[in-house]
Amino acid sequence: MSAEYTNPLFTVDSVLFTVKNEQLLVLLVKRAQAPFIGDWGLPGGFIDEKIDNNTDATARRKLQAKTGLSPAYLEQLQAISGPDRDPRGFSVTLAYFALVAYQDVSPQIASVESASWIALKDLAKLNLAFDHLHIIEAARQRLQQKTLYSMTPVFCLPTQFTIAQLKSVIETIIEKPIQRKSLMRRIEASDIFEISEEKIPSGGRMAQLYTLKPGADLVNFERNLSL
Amino acid sequence: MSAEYTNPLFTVDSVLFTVKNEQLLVLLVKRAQAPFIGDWGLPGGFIDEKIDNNTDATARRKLQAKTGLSPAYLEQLQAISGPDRDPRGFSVTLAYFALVAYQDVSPQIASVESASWIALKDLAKLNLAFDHLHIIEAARQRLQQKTLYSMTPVFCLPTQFTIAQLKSVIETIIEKPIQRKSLMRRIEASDIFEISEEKIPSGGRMAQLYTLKPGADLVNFERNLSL
DNA sequence: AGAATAGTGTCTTTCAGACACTATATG
DNA sequence: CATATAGTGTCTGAAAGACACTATTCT
Repeated sequence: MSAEYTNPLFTVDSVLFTVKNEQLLVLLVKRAQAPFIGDWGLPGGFIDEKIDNNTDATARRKLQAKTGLSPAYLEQLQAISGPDRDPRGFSVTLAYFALVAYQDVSPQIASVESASWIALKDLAKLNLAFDHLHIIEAARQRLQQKTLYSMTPVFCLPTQFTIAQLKSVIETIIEKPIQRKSLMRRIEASDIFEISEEKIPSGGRMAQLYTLKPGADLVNFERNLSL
Repeated sequence: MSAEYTNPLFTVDSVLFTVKNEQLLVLLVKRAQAPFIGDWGLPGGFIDEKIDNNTDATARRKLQAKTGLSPAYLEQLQAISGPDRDPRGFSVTLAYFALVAYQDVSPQIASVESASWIALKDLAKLNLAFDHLHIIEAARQRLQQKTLYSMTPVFCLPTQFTIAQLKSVIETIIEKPIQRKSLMRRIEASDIFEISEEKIPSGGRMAQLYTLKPGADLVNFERNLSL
């Protein structure tokens, strides 16, 4: 039992989503190093043991480098491993799944030419590094599932947002219309939102702005929205 | 960007649960090597790149070594990482969460004196290696949550089982009684079970045995049982 | 006024909880 | 027979879906 095992290559990659114009977008970077030089891939890399206290910190650090900020939402998705997914040898990737408001990141992205928002429906056209397409698909399913029983999608919006905006983001994610009324009921029941002082124009009656209560944790509803 | 990063120590550990006599049990092994020699810990270890095609295979191989069989249910739980959790240095553990029927494993366990089923309520008395207590707690919460919206607990039972047995396992996991009727409705609605030809005595009327339909996938209900 | 969007009232539908009732086994 | 457990019938309650209705803003 004293055999020396070689450690696998270990990397952390993140699937950062946002929603813009009824489109689900994912952040991709153009790879500057081998393997898969020049292909698009997920932002990520190796742990830096001097800086990162754990893999969450690695994910945040790598995302910050590309977007200028730490994502509003971050959770572990899944580890993927195998002898053939990286030409350099057996590798393990810990995939994260993250959300930000498009507005928060947009200027920064525009200035980093190696990073870009790509609509999920356009992914098929691209050649993605490793099994990153597969990871993105897994992340999308997780996001969709979570959207059915939680308010997770708020993290795709700025701190102040209207019901209509939240409704639109939810509908984009689950690809199905929902009832305004159902959303209002959940907002009320969750008790994690505050009515802001402001209202904003909307084309008709002024729309109430909401914010997340400071320090409020997301709640899980015990019923799903129906798909 | 050409810095050489040191890879962290990478291990795979599993939280194998079963239910016996209205008690939730977890499989622990007495550690034969440093660190934490002599303490109880989760079964697990390093990837063997020659044998394991991925980390799932590592988890299964390590569990097989201790129980003689591959668990009926296995899913990734979570990766835990940090510079201080292992005295040997920065480490990452990929934790799995698994289920088996007590009857399937029991004889094998008894013969391996280094492995033992421990009731969850007795864990506090033990000194567990690493942050394994914390991992077990996370696994228990995941199992509890899954039990509210799926039939996952069947994997704690032999292939043939009665409604009463399943009900009892569920109640043990969520620590709350449920209605026989609710369970029956879910069994019917899920459409993943078959009525066996056999019935078994129960103290009163004979109880119908059920089995999982071959190749049936677990379904998620869109409503939770209430806690 | 008319159009557009915000927000509410309320009926229907679905499914879990409660619990009594029937069915079938044993002694 | 009594008792015990299996299994069903059915009412209630909670929350989502549907959708019409009111409210407010702009042109």
